[in-house]
Amino acid sequence: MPELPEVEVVRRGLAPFVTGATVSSVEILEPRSLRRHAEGPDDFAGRLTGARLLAPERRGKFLWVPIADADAALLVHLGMSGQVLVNPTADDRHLRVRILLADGSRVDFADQRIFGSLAIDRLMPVPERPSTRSARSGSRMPVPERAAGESKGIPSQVAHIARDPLDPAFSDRDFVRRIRAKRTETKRALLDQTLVSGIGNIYADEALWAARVHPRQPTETLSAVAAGRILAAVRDVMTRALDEGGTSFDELYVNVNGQSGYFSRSLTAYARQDQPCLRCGRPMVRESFMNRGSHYCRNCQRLR
DNA sequence: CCTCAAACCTGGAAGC
DNA sequence: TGCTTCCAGGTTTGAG
Repeated sequence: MPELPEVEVVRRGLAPFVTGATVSSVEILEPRSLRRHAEGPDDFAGRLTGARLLAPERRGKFLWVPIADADAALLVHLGMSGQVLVNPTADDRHLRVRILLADGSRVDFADQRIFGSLAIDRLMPVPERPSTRSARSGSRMPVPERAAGESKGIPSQVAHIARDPLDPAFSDRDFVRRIRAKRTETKRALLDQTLVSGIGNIYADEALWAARVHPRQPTETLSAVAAGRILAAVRDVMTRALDEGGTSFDELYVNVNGQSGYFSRSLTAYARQDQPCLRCGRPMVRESFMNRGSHYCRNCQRLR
């Protein structure tokens, strides 16, 4: 289940192969893998063929490769089971789209469940702040997104996605203010990609365990300190996962070389139901929540 | 505007 | 053994 660390591993792996490369041809084996490209497979292939690619960028779980001399990018979302594989030695069983580069390299998009998708998307200027409330107190200094001229903008399909906690321009103060203004449960809020992006079911459970917050704790009862502690826990677990190449349990998530990350060994909450809590030793529980599993310690993470 | 749940998918596991 | 049902979950969409 690729979340921010896994997508970042893919971005870093892909960068040396695609930056400056030219697309020589595109093969589409499964049109449903282009669901995000409304104009259809032929338009996708036509617009990508001959394109010169720039350095890949990421926000949350979205990855994109800007196209030179165009206000457009190749957008990639891995969904549940998407993989980007560079020069694989054998064809993946679930190969959906193949992109051939002029230097002979192959970039394959494989995806068992077809929740992921590719698209060619229009790049828009990065808004100063994605929230529609921005017009209010108008005297805030603009926050530079990156070094000047480095980013060509953000794909239209990513414009509504909040910055992620590893983005230097992420505002901790805004996050704390916005999560406390919500009327929902804390885990739901962490999974809301318009509040903070990049968090999925695994890292939500990990961060809540580390911050000792119950997944169903109402957001309006969180103190500013508690909200800050959750955000720090998110950053900490994502950073450590990135250092270990991401989390994977099976072959569904791998880097561009087809290898799995090692962070699954370091998980403290996710999939640990009936095993002792690593803090207090009591058995962890798994509850069904939002059509997902929620793993936590009833002793360390109490509703308050 | 906000919140929430259904729908989209496959294949491995579990149940019968 | 073979068939059916369940389960995993990120995002979009639309209902209320």
